[in-house]
Amino acid sequence: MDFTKRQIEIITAATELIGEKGLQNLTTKNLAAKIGFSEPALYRHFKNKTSIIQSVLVYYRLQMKSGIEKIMTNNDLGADKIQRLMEFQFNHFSKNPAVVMVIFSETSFQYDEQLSKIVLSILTQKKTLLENIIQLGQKDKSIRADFEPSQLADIIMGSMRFTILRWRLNNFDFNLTKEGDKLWDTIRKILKCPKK
Amino acid sequence: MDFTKRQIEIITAATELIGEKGLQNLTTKNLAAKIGFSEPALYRHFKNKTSIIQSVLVYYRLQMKSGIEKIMTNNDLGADKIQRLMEFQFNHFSKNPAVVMVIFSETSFQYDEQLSKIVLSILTQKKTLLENIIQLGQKDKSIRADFEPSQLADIIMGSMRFTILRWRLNNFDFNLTKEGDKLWDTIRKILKCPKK
DNA sequence: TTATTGGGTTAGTGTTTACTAACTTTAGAC
DNA sequence: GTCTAAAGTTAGTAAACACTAACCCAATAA
Repeated sequence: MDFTKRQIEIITAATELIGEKGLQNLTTKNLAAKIGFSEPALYRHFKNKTSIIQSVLVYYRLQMKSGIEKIMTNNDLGADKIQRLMEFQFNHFSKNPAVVMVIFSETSFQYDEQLSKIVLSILTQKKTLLENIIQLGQKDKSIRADFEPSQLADIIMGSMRFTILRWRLNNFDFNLTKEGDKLWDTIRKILKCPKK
Repeated sequence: MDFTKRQIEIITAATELIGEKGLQNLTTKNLAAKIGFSEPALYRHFKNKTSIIQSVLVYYRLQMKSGIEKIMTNNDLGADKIQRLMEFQFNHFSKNPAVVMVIFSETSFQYDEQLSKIVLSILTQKKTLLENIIQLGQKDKSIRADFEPSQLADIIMGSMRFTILRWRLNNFDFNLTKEGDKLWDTIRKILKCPKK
């Protein structure tokens, strides 16, 4: 799935619009205005609005994937990988608040089967990855082994998402990376082996 | 905030519509069709569409509150209260899948300040309650005391929400209460004191 | 008996939406 | 230098939207 420069411009503008006021702010009119083109110009680059939204999601999935793969390919312990993963995510959202809105628009995409498949794939992709890291950590003894990886993954992803949601509902006005560090501190304690 | 019978009918129908295909499925046309009335009849009971959505949220907050208050007023240990709270929530969503969509439509409400205030109040209400329970549990020694209540609350609420989100994205086709039990099992382990 | 009011109706309005038809300009290949 | 195609333009359209005007009717209270 390759995008042209113009397509990426449009995707970025669309992401910003969603970031500002949610999905219902993404109209062809607003989008055209933001880029500085006329509305019909959009249709030279995308066949319709759905395919723009779809591309926003796919583009995000791509960014995430490449960012995350770097973390996977070094030789850290499992627990350290999780720390890096959390840092990366919180940092990424901190710098791109607009993306947060996109990620939290799952319900808005529900009406379209194509879109909700992509959303599900993003989530599944991340969770599978996290489960793998956890298994790794359980082998290298940096993570206690008496938890199911799938359960831990739910807890880690869930608490991250919740922290980000709180950030958004509070109009982005606390320091997300700081809050992320605090969360990691707690999760680290949870992951550690219980034998004192 | 009292509702008439008709208003509750409309609120219920609106909830179902949102449950089926998200907020953008809630149009005056669909809503009227679902109730069996004409569109203008809606305006005899609500002044506009926003106030319908607002009532959906307020009505849900009311239901939640009364359900949760029962849990607070018995003499369980803190940890047991959390178990009951989780059971109640998962059970409630299990029986009312439509409500799930409403709860996960935060981003869609963002454009309206009134609505996002209500959403925030629902979330804050639940989190504060949970923090209180955790403090209680830390005093009665059923919950380990070396965690910040606020952090634990994030983790518990986040993982619950995430489980529910997964359920929805998978078209409600796994057993939510069972999955909730599994989650509780893990959380119980986390809450227990570490001294072997 | 009559007046009022709550709650329904039909018919319609202005606005916004995604999208198209048809034309023009620009840029590079030959 | 001309041809072609990509990528822009203006002007418009049908459909969907939230909402209103105006009317009707039945129950009830004076």
